[in-house]
Order: sequence, then structure tokens, then C-alpha cells
Amino acid sequence: MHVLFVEDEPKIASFVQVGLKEQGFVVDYCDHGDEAYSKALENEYDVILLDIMMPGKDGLFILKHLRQAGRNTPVILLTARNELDDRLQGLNLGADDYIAKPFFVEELVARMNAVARRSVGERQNLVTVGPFKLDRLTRTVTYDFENNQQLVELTTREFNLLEYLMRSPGRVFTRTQMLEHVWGYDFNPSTNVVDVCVQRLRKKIEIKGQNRWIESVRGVGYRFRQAD
Amino acid sequence: MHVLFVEDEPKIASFVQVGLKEQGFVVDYCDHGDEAYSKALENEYDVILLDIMMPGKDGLFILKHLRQAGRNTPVILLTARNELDDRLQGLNLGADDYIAKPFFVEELVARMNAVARRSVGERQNLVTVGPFKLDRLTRTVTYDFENNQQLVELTTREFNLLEYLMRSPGRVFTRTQMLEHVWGYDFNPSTNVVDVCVQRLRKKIEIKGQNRWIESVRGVGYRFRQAD
DNA sequence: ACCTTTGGTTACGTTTTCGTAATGTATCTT
DNA sequence: AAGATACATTACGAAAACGTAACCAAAGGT
Repeated sequence: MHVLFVEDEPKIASFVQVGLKEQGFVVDYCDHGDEAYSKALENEYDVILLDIMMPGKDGLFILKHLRQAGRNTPVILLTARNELDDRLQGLNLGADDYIAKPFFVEELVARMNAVARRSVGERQNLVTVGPFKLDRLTRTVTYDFENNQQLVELTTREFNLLEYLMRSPGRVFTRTQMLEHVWGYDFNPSTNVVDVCVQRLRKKIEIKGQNRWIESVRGVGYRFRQAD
Repeated sequence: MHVLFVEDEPKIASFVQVGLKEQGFVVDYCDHGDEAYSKALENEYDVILLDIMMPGKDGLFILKHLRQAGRNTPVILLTARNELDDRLQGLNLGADDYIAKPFFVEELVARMNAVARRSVGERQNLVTVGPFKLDRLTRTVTYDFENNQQLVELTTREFNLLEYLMRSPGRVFTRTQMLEHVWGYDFNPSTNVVDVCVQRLRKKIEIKGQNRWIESVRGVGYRFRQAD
């Protein structure tokens, strides 16, 4: 899940970023209103976390113009305790929720899932495709082989990529899409990380001679094979 | 378990806080009605302890508006002996219980567990995973080795962390989640206390050469091994 | 006032991850 | 069939993550 996180207090910014990344979010961070505004317009985020008080354009300004531009990306406002008015105004301007500082990251994550759910559809903790079960809570992937569950050991990157693919079996993703949603950085345009990561995944979840689970679509990207 | 504790008499406030923390509660304290009100709305506590007589918004006001806002977090009122009317009014407004000052912290904890139980579903005092038994009442942990019970000596912090992990065996918790639930909010964002505390726990509950009970999940956090 | 325990911080060695780059193989085009 | 392009596979090394020990401050007990 790709998140834009806009916050100018460095202390809050740092621990929230850590907390979100631990949970597998791809976090795009900035501490300045102007930058935030252009990022929000240029990218398709799943959620935007918006501080209200900021240098440059403030949170409400960004929210207002985002909505005027017809973007309905879910927005959660981060407000100081005494900014009640801003909060109300924010909801009127089309914010989906707000949370008052200081907050527990876990609470924030819960709300993020809630608003994302409303817009994209339930984000289940258990994803099943064919013989594969991926469980976000235990962070395990099992492969059902002749009715017993083989545990597949994956690294974080592999797990996140697999989750991304498995959530839409049959759908083809381009390398750029995978980079944006699973890696999320300003990537070197000639990188082949995706290919390498796919290859590593295949080595762990596929049996030689059998059909591939992660199929290559020449000229486009990859897709997770749909269950028959 | 997260508790909001609202009380303006400093003397009572301090010893109740100590008592609750000893029992492993994570206590969020404030001594003023207005602050209490916004905190109660903004966070998801497991229980709220509410003094009735206070500067700012009083306890009944907070309770009333909390319920009007659709929040059914369990609330226990702390009342002076002579505030019988308030007490009755409080129960009508949706309080789950009340306790008259002065009270024993032990009594308070019992009632907290009772109301929390009602709202969340049974919260067991005995948690068993594999050969481990953790008892909240005696605050002891035993390890069953060839049918006799070895007592494991843990410090408070270690006990609370172990309890948190053991309550959801197999589930992975991030460092941030552990910090928030076991330590509370005010932590240095670059701390590695969790790692160190896990390491200390391991030293006490694991046998060298055998599988770990507390497993590391690289890039994410830790989990208590699920019994096979 | 002294000693002990607790528990957070720092520092450093070890292991793992994963991006890069180089080489090998398949598939398409002309 | 040759060349070109896209994908597969492997190896390597820097950086990140983790484990561990030692240190020290604060709290608690005697």
C-alpha cells in the first residue's frame, strides 16, 4: 500500500515512518506543503496522511485543491489537540478521518485500513490463491502440497511483492507498478530488481518442470497465475 | 491493556498510577476534563477511569458525550462517598461500574478486568502456549520440562512483553507495536530496547541449541512460536 | 547511605538482505 | 538465420538488520 505522509515535526515524522514501514507500507514522506501538493497530484496514493499546520501550503489548502481537482484519494488529517476548528473544516473539505496528536501508530494503521477499505474494498489479512495461503498477521506463506502445508520462507521484499501479486491473481503488473507499490523509491530507470526478486520468489515457490505460478508477460510485466 | 485515567487529586492519582502500572497496564493519565474528553474521543482505550468532580468538563459530561458520540468504551466512575446522586446518574448515562473513594487498587483492578471482560470477551488470567504457563494473578511464568514445572523469574518489563507476545502466538508484532503496548508512548524513536528485552527474555526461557520460542522476523519484528 | 535490581543506551561483531551488474537463454523481427 | 530485444540466472559486495555484552542511571529496598 502506497502512502503519502506529510508532517513537519521531525520527531513524529520519524517514528511514524518507521512504524508504517514495519507494517509493510510504502511511505513517501515530505515535510513541506508545496512539495506535498505536487506529489499528491502526480501520484496515485492509496492514502494520504496530512498534517494541518505546516510551512508552505497548509494541510487544508492541499486537501481543498486536491478535491477541487477531482481527486478522491482517502485523506486522514493529523491535527494538534487544540485545532478543533481545523478538524471540522477538514471534514467539510472532504477529509475521510482525522487523528489527534499524539497518537499510537497502531491506531493510525487501523484508521488507514478503514478508509482504504471503504474506497478500494476489504483488505483481508488472509490471501488465498490456488494452493497458496498468505497470512499478514503471522507473516507466513504456506503451500498446500498433497494436503499438508509446506511453509515457504520469504524475505520482507519477497513477501511484499508476493502479496501485491497475489491480491490480484491473473492481473498483469508492469515493472513500474511493482516498483511504485512494493519498492516505492525514485528508482534507477535501468534497474532489474523486479526481475531478480521475481526470480528469487520463483525459486522458493515453484517446482521445476511444473507450470509457473508467476508468469512473465513479454513486453509488459508479470502476473500471478489464476487458480483454475 | 490501555487505560485512560482521569483524576485531579494528585495524591490519589499517583498511587493509583503506580498500582496500575505494576499490574502491567499502560496508563494514560490526565487531571483535567477538557484534555480527558478529547483523549477519550481520539483513542481506543480498553477502559476509562473517570473522576466525577474535576476542573474543566466534569466526569459526567465526558461520559454523556462519549456515549452520544457512539463510543462504548467501558467506563468506571471514581466517586466520593457522598456523591450518590452522581453515581446513579452516571450509571444511567452509560457507565459500566463505579467505585467509591477511597478504594484499594486491587478492588479497582478487579472491576477493570470485569468490565473489560464483558466488552471484549473473556480475558483469561492464564495464558498457555506450548510448555509455558503465564499467570496474570500471581504474575508468574512456568516452563514445563519433562512434567515438572520450572519457575521462570522475570522482571516486570519482561513479563509484560512476554504476556503481550504469548496472547497471540504465531502473530508477528512490529517493534513499534510492542513499544506502544508494553512501554507506552514516550519512547526514543531510535531505541533498541525491544531487541534487548527480547534477548533477555530469550536467555531466560530458551535452551541453547533448541528452536527459539521467540522468533525474529527480519525487517518486521518478533513473534512467539506457535505450538505445533 | 549503601547495595541491588531493573532496564535503557551504546557499541561492535555477525548474519542476512537485496540491488547491481555481468552473462546466459529464449523469443521475436526482418 | 542473424540480430535484436526481453527475460533468466548467477555472483558479489555494501548496507541493513540482528544478537550480544558491557555500561550506567534511576528506582527500590534495607
